[in-house]
Order: sequence, then C-alpha cells, then structure tokens
Amino acid sequence: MITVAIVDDLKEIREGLQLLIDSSTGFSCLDAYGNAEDAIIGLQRSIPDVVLMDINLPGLSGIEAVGQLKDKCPGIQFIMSTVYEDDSKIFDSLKAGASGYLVKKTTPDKLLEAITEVYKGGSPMSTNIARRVISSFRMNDPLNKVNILTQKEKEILKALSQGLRLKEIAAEMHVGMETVRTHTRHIYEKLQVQSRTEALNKVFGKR
Amino acid sequence: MITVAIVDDLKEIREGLQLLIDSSTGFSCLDAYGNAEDAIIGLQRSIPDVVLMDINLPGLSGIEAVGQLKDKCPGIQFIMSTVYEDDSKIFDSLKAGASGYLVKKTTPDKLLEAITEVYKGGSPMSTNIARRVISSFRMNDPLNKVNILTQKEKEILKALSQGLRLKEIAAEMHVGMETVRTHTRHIYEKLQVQSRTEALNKVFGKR
DNA sequence: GTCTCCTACCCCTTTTTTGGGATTTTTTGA
DNA sequence: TCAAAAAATCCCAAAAAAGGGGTAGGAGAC
Repeated sequence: MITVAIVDDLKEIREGLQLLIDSSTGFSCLDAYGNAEDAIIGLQRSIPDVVLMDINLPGLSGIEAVGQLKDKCPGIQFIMSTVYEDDSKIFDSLKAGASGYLVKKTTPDKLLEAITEVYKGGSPMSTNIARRVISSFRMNDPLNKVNILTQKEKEILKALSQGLRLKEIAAEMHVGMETVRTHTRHIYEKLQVQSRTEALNKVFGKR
Repeated sequence: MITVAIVDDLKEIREGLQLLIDSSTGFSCLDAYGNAEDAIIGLQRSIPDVVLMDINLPGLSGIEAVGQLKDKCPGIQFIMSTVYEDDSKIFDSLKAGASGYLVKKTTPDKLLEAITEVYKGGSPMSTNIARRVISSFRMNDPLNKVNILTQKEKEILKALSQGLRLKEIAAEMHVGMETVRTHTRHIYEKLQVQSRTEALNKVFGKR
C-alpha cells in the first residue's frame, strides 16, 4: 500500500486525484492540501510515501515547499506536476529534490504508474521533460558562448573540462605546454573569467 | 511510418528486435548491424529515423559510434540499450548525443513506445536511469557519489564548483584557509581524484 | 597589408596540490 | 557509559600547477 498526499490549489483537481488514488488498489490518499504552507506543516505530521506537488501555488511555490520538506523528511518522494514545461522550473525542481516531473495532462494510469515508480526509487518524467534535462549535457545545441572561441580553443576547453593538466593536454595535442597556456589565456579573456572552473561553468552551465 | 535500425552484437537480440519492429504497424526496420564499425558506414547510406544502439559492442563502443554518427547525421535519434546502469556510461551516452536510454529488460510495447517518443522529440528512459541523471542535480540525493562526503565537505565541494578560490571559500565559511585545504584533501581522497575539476566531474557527471 | 589564428618563449605571482603534523568536538558503538 | 572513530579546525613547508603580462614568427584570410 503506497500512501500519497496531494498539494494543489484547485479544489476540483485535488478531489479528482484523491478519488482516483483512493479508488485504486494499492494506493491510499492520506491528505490533500490547497497551499504550500499548510502542506509543509501537515506533511511533517502525517508522512506519506509520495507527494504530488503542484508547482504554481498561491504564496509559497511548490518548488520552495519541496526544498524545505526534502530536508526535513528525506524519505518522502516528490512528483511535481504542472501545466508548464519551463526549463528553469524543471531544473529548480530537480535541484530542490523532486524525483519526478509530470505534465498535468498525464493520464490516470500513467500517473499511478509514476507514483509506483517513484516509490520504487525511479524518476518518472514525461519524455519531453527528460529531453530538456538531458539536453543540458550536450554542448552542441544551445551555446553561442562557445562559438566565440576558435576551433583549437574549443578543443583545449574540452580537454580542460576532462580535468587534464596543461602538460597532459599539450602531450595529447602534440604541441608545447606554452601553446596550451596561451590558448587558455585567450579562452579566459573571451569568456571573461579567471579560472578553469569559471570557464566551464560559463560554457556548460552551472550545476 | 518510423524507420528503425538496430546495432547489437547478439544475433538473437538483433533478429528478435527486427521481427518485433517489422511486425508492428507503423514501424519498419531498415537494417541491423552486428558492430559499430559496420553501423557507422551503413547508417550514413541508409538513414533511419531511430537507431537502437547497444552500448557494449566488440571493438568500437556504441557510445563512440553515436558520437561519430551524431555529427554526420544529426537527424538520427539514438536510443541506447544496455544491461548495465553504469553512471558514467549514461552520462557519456547523453554527452555523445543519445536521446533515449533503456535497460534491456524493457518490454516490447515499452520499446515501441520509446521509439515513437524519441521520434516525436522526447527522451524516453527507464525511470531508474532518469533517477541517476537527475540525482546529479541534487547533492543530497542518496544515489549521488557525494554521499560518502561529510556535510562540511559537501559545502566545500559546492563552493569549489562555483569556481571560488580556497581563500574565498574560507572567508565565506568563516574558517581558516588551512581548514578548507584539509577538507579538499579529504574530498580528493574519498573521490580518488587529484584535482578540482576531476572531483566535480566525478560528482556531477562529465560534460 | 592587415588581420586572425596557431604556435612558442620569457619573467613573475598566485593558487593549488601534496606531505607532514596537531587539537578539539561530535558521533558512534561495544 | 566510556573509549574509539570520525569530523572539523588549524599550522608549517615544499613542490607542482595555473594564471597574468608581454613578445613574436609563420600561415592563411580578407
């Protein structure tokens, strides 16, 4: 039996979800909250396995709520639900500690499946959400930052990102270390940074 | 009609998948390759919509193959399939340009669904794969390697990831620089690395 | 002909990494 | 409960690496 709680400001959705969960075998809905503040208090008393958290709540956002609750009750798994597929909201949710991320049009059986998956330690998410997440790993698609660099500079930067030392890069590229140094200086100038880590953050995005 | 190609070194799997795809309406299997080298040549002549790529191939790995092919044929969507859920393999695949990542025990209908999803621009992945991906976003996640570190060490590592200097970290945390230095030493020992960038790659995944 | 890019060298400072310690507090387990 | 382990704090010294500044020749592009 997986216990679930719901946080959503719309009464209809709240009751709809509650009905769905309670009428499904193996699931039980403990509570339903209409805002983040009530949820933060209530969830610490009555701890469910999984929380369906709406992102756009009046007052404190669902993301904020997850951030606070995940510290206090690390065992609770959070599935964010929203109508928007906003990149920053996705990443902020994941950073805050959400395990799943669904768009609201998700069908009832997919939703129950997601709850089961997250309970078992998985991270269910809509495939287009996943796409946005993994696109952050690729340096080819978004970044004009990299394009102000020359080809050699890009190669050097890539090598720098591996954690190689300057002399190792030099050996690998069959050039002198001083040459590598000159390139890194140009890279830093162009990116307006003072260190390797700063450069990588600027190009690949912060974590 | 979605056209598919298969790359897998096991004949049974290759033929099994081919049969599955060809016998499903809306799908057509163009080719099946037993190794990465053949696939790299063949896929450039006969271009499918989606490629199911095994990771563990004799000779050139599936990850390498994706890396090379994604540059030459950006339109092809790659779904990696493997029996292992190795963190570095996952991240390397995504970095190379794979859009989906499935474990081999995936059921036939889930597989077809994944092909459809990736064709439509999504990124299907097993929920436990997704979990590993997103765990890299949250330091406190149980799956993150960062958990062998103490709380202070995590804080230091986070500061290191911002590109701050040791003395800056010391100032920010109101401790001596020697303390920060000792912590970083312990971090490097635990992660078995020799530099800041290596440590960050180990914890947050390579890029 | 000037410009950018790749290459390479000089001097010098700062930062990081590695190697020894030490002390106190906190946590843990027998 | 008490001792052991782990964590957090600091110090000294030295070597390695990285970063800042300047300069400069050759190749290719415009």
